[in-house]
Amino acid sequence: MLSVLADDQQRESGLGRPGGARRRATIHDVAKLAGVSRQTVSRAVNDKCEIDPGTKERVLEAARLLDYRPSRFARGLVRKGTVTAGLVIPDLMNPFFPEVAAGVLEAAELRGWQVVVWDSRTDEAREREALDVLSHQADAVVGYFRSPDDELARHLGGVPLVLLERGPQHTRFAAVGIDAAAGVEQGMAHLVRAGHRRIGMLDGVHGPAPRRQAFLAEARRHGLSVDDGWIAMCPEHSVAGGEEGMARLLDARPELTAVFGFNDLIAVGAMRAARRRGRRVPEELAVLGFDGLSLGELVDPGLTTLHIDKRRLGRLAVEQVARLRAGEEPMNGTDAWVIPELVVRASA
Amino acid sequence: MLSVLADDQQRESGLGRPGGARRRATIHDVAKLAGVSRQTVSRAVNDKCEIDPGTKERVLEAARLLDYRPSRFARGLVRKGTVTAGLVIPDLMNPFFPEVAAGVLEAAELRGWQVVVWDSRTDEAREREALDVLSHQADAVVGYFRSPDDELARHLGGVPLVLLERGPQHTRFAAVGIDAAAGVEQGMAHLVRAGHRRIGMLDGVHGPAPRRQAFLAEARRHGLSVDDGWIAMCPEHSVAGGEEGMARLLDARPELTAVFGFNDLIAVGAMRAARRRGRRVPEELAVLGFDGLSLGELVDPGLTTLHIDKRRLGRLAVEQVARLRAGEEPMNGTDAWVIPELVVRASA
DNA sequence: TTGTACGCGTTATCAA
DNA sequence: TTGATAACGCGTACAA
Repeated sequence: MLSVLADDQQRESGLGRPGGARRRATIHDVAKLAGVSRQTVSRAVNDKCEIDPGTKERVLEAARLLDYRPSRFARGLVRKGTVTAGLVIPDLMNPFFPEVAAGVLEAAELRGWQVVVWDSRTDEAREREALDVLSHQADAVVGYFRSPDDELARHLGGVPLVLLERGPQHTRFAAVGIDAAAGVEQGMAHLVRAGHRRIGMLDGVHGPAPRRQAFLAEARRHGLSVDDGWIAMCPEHSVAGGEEGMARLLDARPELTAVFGFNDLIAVGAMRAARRRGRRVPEELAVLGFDGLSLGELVDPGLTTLHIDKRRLGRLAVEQVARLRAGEEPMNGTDAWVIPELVVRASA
Repeated sequence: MLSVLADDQQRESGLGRPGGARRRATIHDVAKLAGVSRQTVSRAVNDKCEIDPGTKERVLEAARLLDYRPSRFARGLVRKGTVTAGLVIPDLMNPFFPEVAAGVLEAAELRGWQVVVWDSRTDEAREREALDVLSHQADAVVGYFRSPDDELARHLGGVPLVLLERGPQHTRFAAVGIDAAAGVEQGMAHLVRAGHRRIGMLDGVHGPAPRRQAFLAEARRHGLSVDDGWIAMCPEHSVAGGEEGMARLLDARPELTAVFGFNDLIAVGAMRAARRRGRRVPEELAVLGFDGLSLGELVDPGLTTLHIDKRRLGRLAVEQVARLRAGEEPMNGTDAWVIPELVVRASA
């Protein structure tokens, strides 16, 4: 008891020190000021009923005076149940990802979870930093990662991870993804149906390989004489990246009549680059996107694209996390896959 | 490799236990299993040097077996310094806000802070819920709020708050904002310079009033015979909302030759609605936006707009939080204001 | 190199 | 209605 008092007096003197940021008040400080026990303070602050209205008011007044706020750590220690998920997003400027994030936030809120967000900017080093932090501060992580499984595991320290847009064959972690093959199939069928035979693709660097592979497979299936030479890499998944890739593709394959974009931003860039070179869209060059951003309705001509339910993707990811946490088997196959849906507008 | 297998098997067997979810392993459990003291476990897990490599390996193996992860609460309790900020965003589908969020995330990361994000969907009830949670789980909150100061304070419980886009005259909290008047002044000058006299405005519901007020003030200053009747409300801050508002405005004021949008999304909606009514943009109707979304470069004609440095807005907000936390006076006036900059494209 | 003992801030249990 | 005491899980002097 005495030692506690001495301790407090020491604190007090530290408090008065001018210029230094002073220590945050604890429940103990409030108790002392109000002349009650810590327990009573706890009751007052947490709105318990077993407390005299008068003392409660006195305690709250003291708390206000000291700017007291309960420590979330001490509270979390004793009250189980606060769940925090980490969300790692590669590019907040691409409207695709905020929409996925919205799905994650929505599902997390429904479960009473919190979400701390990191922007990795498609940088592997930043991915690792994010994991280093989140593995300590979050109960689970979901996000987009380029790093291989082993690298992820190394920075994960056993925290459950749900990968976005990685097929189960490409990772040993739980994942939710997009059925790229189904999407590309619809898209290619649409182009071929319209009479196109000389179809190129604008691939994204560090993008999931399935889209490229599906493109080549579909081209073969339709008997097109299309190979790697018909695929141009875009340096980034943006409109500018699409413009750059398209310029290169048009140089390499001027006979091109249609182009399949890795995503909508790239496709929009392709439209712009094509037009800058004097090619009319869609009359002289058809452009097909992938994502279904609302941006696609706004450009002229409207972008034909494979629409993805991005919010659902986010919600599914949260559901996977929940399964992992419950010790259940994560969803697999089509349950964890979102199927793209062709939306035909004017561009193709 | 072997250890991973063992780990999985352990999970499997734990799964079979009919009792349900078992308690998470603590440092104590690991110590017991490894036959050492908790202290040694701590050293092994935290990579301290004063430990024998052999015992360290044994401890880590035990930790892996039990799927042990240190409690972030217990850790936070003893190791001070983890700062968590709450970020409340009204609409993740509007590209404006992800960009602000990117600025917040960027600045927060630089300081080693984490950010937990909430999507309030411009709903006051959801704002309050967000505050109720964040006031317990975050060390400070920044965000967009429609609720009045008193309401915010009630749900804040003393947590520092930084308001986004509220002038200091409209709140007693710290804030960072946009100099709407300066923006509107540039925009109106541009339109008047181009010969427009019959200028309307598409205002957003629950949007900051300054834009509307500045619009009316500038109209007066330029001697335009423009009043409230020239302002149409958009039911939401989206393209669709802009279309709806524009339709109403054209009904009310068919003689309109230019329109000022509350934001870029609304302006784009206005362009679409105008064209649907057979008005060519910009020849028969000039359209001016506010925000400077990259979307504006993509539409046709390109959107003339008042560009805002959204990332900077986010960074400033974090800086305000830092000042609040340090007990300093928050920035005030122009230091905490972002000034819009006119970007002329084809639409006006 | 390893272990003991204590403190971190809060809530829960039980006794007064 | 109130208060003493014991967890909660972890880090860290300090002692062994």
